[in-house]
Amino acid sequence: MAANHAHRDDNLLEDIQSRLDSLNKSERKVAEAILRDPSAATRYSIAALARAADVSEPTVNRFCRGFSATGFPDFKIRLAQSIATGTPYVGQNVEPDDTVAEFADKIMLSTIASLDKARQSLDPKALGTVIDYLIQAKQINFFGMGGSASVALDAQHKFFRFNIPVTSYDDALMQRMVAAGAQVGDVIVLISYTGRTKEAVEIAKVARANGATVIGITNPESPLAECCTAVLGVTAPEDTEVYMPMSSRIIHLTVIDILATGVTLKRGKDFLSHLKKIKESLKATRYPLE
Amino acid sequence: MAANHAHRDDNLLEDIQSRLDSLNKSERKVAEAILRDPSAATRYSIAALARAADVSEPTVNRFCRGFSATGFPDFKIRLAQSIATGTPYVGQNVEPDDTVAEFADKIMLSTIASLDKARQSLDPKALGTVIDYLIQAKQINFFGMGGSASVALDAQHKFFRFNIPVTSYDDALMQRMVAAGAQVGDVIVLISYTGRTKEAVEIAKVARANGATVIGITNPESPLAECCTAVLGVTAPEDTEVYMPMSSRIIHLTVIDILATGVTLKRGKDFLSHLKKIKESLKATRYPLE
DNA sequence: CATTATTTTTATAAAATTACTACATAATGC
DNA sequence: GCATTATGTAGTAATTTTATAAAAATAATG
Repeated sequence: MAANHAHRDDNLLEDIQSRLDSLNKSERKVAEAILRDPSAATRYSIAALARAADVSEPTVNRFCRGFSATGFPDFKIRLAQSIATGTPYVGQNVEPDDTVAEFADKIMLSTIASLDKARQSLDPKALGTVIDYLIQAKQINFFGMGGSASVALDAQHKFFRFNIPVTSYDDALMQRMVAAGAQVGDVIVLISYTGRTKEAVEIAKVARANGATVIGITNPESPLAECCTAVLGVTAPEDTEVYMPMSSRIIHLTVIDILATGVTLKRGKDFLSHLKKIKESLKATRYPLE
Repeated sequence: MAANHAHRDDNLLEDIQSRLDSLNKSERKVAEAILRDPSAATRYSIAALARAADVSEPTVNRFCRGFSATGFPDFKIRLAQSIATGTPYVGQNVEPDDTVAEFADKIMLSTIASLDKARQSLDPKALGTVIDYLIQAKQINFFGMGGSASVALDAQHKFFRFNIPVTSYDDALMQRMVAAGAQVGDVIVLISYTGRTKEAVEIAKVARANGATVIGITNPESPLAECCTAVLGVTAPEDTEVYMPMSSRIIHLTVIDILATGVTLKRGKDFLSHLKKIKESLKATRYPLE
């Protein structure tokens, strides 16, 4: 797997800004020259920047080293990244007087950020285990309540293509009934944001008591996680910000995507033709691509 | 809007990826060496990269010029920006013999990439218009079929909190009935991946004929888009890769998030207390945070 | 308070690294 | 086999870095 790009919140530009006061005369001149037009600075040579700041070249070099760069070229690279990262909204919350463009961008970026976080924290081993369970399943049931109902529905829709009996339920009563009638070989996937919904925990216990495999897509540190056969942990960020939508649904959906893909891959080629057939059968209902 | 730097969607990395086939032997070696570890490439000197790609230095230089850089240093800067822009390894498809960790990562990254693409292409003006329509709505109906059913359901769940009559339907018959009975002041949001589902197009026409506002969250170049009052365009990436899940659902969900947030913001403070009450009322059904 | 010692800051110039150009050779296609 | 394109070699130009010296600032002493 390709090595990961580590830096994310490098923000060199912000760094320069904040350290402006603690710099000496010449170095401040350099800082000011850079801040005056940061993207132009990335195109300058050390000589050009020295001229623009009215200092000598080694001063610029020392300045760069001061910001823990190995030298001027390295500094320029970091500066370029800092500018491109220049999405100042990461981590910023939606404010009541944001313009549409602003809050749309903030929501998009925070969604992206939480997906990236999930990417790093998801345990491939647990994923593998869950995929194995799903392949062996005689029947799969996706349970989600409230905001997770749509995730369960989506999962049903995706797994329906696999020719396995699959259902999804969004009300506790039906879930409890299915759990009560579950057997060895059945898989129940519980999708819950907090993992602290009482009903969900009880349903998980009932299902396990009957020998069913219970998989939780939920907060790993939660009562629900403790009574599952296997858990796919999606750490829930705090739900404090009123205006910020919860991005957990989206992470859950992506986890479903991964599971579905895993099942497809493990099932092998002959199964692929089955998938293609389904795709074909849908074409009749559509306008042609012109 | 905060002085956002002319976000030229340079995406050099994507460029390199896509032009991989049209390169000659040596230049492809360079491209592959860069794609193998792009962030490392930003730290290389031209000599180091030449060695890594097993070609000569001028070849690297020519390669850089081929991507309209003035030279190697300029190329490195652009590469650094492209990496920081947060569109990491795109275009890497899931292969049948990927490990779980590998394909999980690929799916996550491609989802992130398509979200970022959507971020850049979404039209804030259209968003604003749609938000205004939603605020004025007497009733909102979310229609989604097949894979979009879960998105519609999610939207219903979100907008339910706004105290507006809101419904969602996933079967064409019910949708058609609602459309037939629609009135001026009603808003119908049609969610469709391709925008070429015959049923959806007809339903849109019926609803508009009755004076309802029809909003499409769909492919902007589609029959459906043409008969809507307002369109939020989400350009659909090709559905050619068998193993790659469609990320459009996730983009659609995020668009719903943005719309819901927009409605909340425009509704103002007094409305906020209403939202808080709903959140409170949910706590009783949960285990405490210990 | 002036003067000198010490430290810090800054610049000059030389050394080293890095990138580029011109040209030659090899490979490819007609 | 000739024309064209592709690639590499070697030398040159450029840029950056280091070493070192001068200047400025600060502190210390008479």
